[in-house]
Amino acid sequence: MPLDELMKIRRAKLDEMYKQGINPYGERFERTHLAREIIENFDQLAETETRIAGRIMSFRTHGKASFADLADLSGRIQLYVRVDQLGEAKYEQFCKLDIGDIIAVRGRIFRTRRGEISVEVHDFLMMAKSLRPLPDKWHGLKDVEIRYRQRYLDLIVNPDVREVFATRSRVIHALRSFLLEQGFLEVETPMLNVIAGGATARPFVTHHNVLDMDLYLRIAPELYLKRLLVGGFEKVFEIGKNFRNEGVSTKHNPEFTGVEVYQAYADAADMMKLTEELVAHVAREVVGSTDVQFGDYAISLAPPWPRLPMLEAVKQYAGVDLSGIDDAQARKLAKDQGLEVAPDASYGQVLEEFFDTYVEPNLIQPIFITDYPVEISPLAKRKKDNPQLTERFEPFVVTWEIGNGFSELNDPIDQLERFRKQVEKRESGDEEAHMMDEDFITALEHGMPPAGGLGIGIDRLVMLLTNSRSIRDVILFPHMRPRG
RNA sequence: GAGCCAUUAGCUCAGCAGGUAGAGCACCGGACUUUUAAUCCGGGUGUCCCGCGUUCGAAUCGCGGAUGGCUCACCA
Repeated sequence: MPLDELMKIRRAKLDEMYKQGINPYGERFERTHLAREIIENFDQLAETETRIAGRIMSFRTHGKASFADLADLSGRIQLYVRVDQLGEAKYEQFCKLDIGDIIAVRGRIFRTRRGEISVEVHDFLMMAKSLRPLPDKWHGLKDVEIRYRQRYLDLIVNPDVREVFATRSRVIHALRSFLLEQGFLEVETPMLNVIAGGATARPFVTHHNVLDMDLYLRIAPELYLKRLLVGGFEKVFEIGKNFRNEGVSTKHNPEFTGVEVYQAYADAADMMKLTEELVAHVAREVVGSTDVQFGDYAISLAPPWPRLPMLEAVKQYAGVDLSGIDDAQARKLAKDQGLEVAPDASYGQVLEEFFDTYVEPNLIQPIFITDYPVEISPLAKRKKDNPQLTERFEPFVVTWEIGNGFSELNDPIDQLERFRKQVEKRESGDEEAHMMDEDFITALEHGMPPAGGLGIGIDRLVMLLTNSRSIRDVILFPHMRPRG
């Protein structure tokens, strides 16, 4: 039946309600129980009176007695209605209800002959009339486009989806309380930036009308958080959105949620420890174990995770030793292996290319890759024994990079030099290279304590803990093009 | 941004040697006072994603477009 006809029928029922003096859009209702509470505590609650509310999910009418399923946030419970309890008029009203209507019920808790815990309806009130049909009660909603665009339908009809987002909430809660307990201070820094820094990514541009100036949506909070280290906040973190004007994929949404953590007088090694403890803590709190199943993989998140220097990893997986060579030699090795790199690619970029191609696809169990080349790590402290490399690490699980951390560069002169290199790249067309942030240099010139910093991609962490293959399945309203 | 695939009733899906569209659920009417994917009887149905073309005839074939999915590229 076409949608407009289905809607007409419901509109007619709505009009009928008004005619009978019923308000189809009800008000405050005090519930005594949730569906799940009734089911879990049936032994104590049997034969008592309850007040519940929720959405009607299905009907089974039997003439003078009928059944319906009512769903609230906790789950579903069966309603039982009989004409000799409700009276003819009210019973008729009940039978005219539609799947999707939201009602409040007063009734008696009992168990049916078939053993189903139910509520015998003694009275009910309209909370909201539904004017549109719900998706199929048995098959649910499968059309992914509708699931994302009209997420509320997905949530009504597919209970496991609701569970994923409840888990997401618990992940963020666990993460936040873990950091707070360790004495970190939660802060908020600007999303509207004059300079988009702290990561290599293309930013979104927006415009401030009154000031008549373009602003960037932040790509990372890093440079603000480090200004706070200068200011004397020695342990800070921020949970929030970052915006990157780049491709959309199963692992990338234009806006995504991250946590960044900074700790004065710590270093990369401390942050690795913090990372593995934090992730293990979250897993324990949220799924009850550090063992999680992701697709075909049984993943153990229990610390400690192995540490593997990037050069070692490339030697191990690609069989190529890139240590102690210059840019030209590196490019030649890449060419020999059939890897495509830019004609002016630096040593660090070549190393990264080797890593991405040969190593990354193999990193299933959690591991820290360490010692990233300086050219691709403009904010990280150099290694004492090898200035080509930095004290930087990235945690990997199921082949995904789930974070990034390092010993923070606190030398303003080196930082300025690194920014200049980035600006050169920018001027030669690399839109992802850093912009010059003189104000940040000024901050460093006042003295920033040595510190460890860490960023974790929360969406990917949630994907891991909910066995979700697409980032869109862990973001309530993922980015979509407007419908044609 | 490129390649491949998908789009048919409110939902889930059939139909595709080209002959003008079907099922289940939902919906409407009827029977039924403990059912649970309730059952039984009866009923209605659509811009077959959009446009252009080929053809006597297009849901079906061709071209262009839209949206989505997957893979690749950039990245977290």
